[in-house]
Amino acid sequence: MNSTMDASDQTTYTITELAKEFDVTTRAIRFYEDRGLLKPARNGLTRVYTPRDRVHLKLVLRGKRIGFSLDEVREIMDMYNSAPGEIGQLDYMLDKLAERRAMLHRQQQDIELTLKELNKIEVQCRQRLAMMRKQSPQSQIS
Amino acid sequence: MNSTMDASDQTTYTITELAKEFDVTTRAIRFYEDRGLLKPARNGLTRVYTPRDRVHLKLVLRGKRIGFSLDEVREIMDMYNSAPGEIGQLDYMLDKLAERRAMLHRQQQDIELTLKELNKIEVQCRQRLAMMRKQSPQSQIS
DNA sequence: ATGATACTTGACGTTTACGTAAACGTCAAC
DNA sequence: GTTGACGTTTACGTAAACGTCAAGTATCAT
Repeated sequence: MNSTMDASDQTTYTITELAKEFDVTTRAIRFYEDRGLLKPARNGLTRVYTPRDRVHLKLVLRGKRIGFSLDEVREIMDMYNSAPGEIGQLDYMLDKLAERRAMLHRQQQDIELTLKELNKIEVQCRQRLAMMRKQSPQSQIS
Repeated sequence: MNSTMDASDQTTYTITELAKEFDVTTRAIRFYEDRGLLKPARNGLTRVYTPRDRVHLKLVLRGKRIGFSLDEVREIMDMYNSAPGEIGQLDYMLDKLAERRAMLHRQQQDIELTLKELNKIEVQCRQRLAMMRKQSPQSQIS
């Protein structure tokens, strides 16, 4: 009655398994479902997660880490799964994609700048540490 | 009585000038001050911002764009400005710096992955658009 | 059949980051 | 002298993303 190893790929996960694997609470996972980001099957009342659901959760968490709101994450995931019939929809989608890309590029620059500054700070730190350790070789001063 | 051009660098800014330049509300700027991220001088009651204050605001907004909370931004800015006397403090600071860097590196990976997926989605979009425009050369179908 | 354990659905509480409205001061322009 | 633009504080409101009970259901071992 286990789940993570089952010969073929009829693997399924319980909510707590996923929670542990990705280090989030079950509350959070249920919340994502509430917001339309996950649609696990049910065995009676109990939620049953497929590998596909697992990937979806992964995408949600990745999106979160780079600052997307849950609504934005859902928007992106919807893009993936939708086959919109209209040309207008596709144009709109391309616009949205361009937006997102611009955001992400700016974020990359922000991160690079921040990393550089963190490096500067670290250098200063290490210099002070070296100085202090010279002046008082045993331990801390004050 | 202007502010942005003044021969030497005795430049100062009003709150609305900064608000316009960085496209945030004055409310937000005051809020950052409330949380200890800005300390503008005062002319009577009115806030007066130096170029240094402007840089601080810039850092706050950059930090926000990459997902830092205001408290985290302040922590980083405090690192820059503090000359902590104790070795323990410096060690702690180096730990924090390592943490931040790890976070940012992971974020960079997340962004790259997301960009790749956005590209995939875009390719699909364009293929569909091309197909639809062939099938019905005039405009949209339904 | 009886806990123990895991899962479920509400429902209210909390934190963060502001928005919004009230109520007032100040100074230049008309 | 009042109107309007800009500034101030104080205070309450709000959206997002969960946390935290409470109370019930299902299953499994003893």
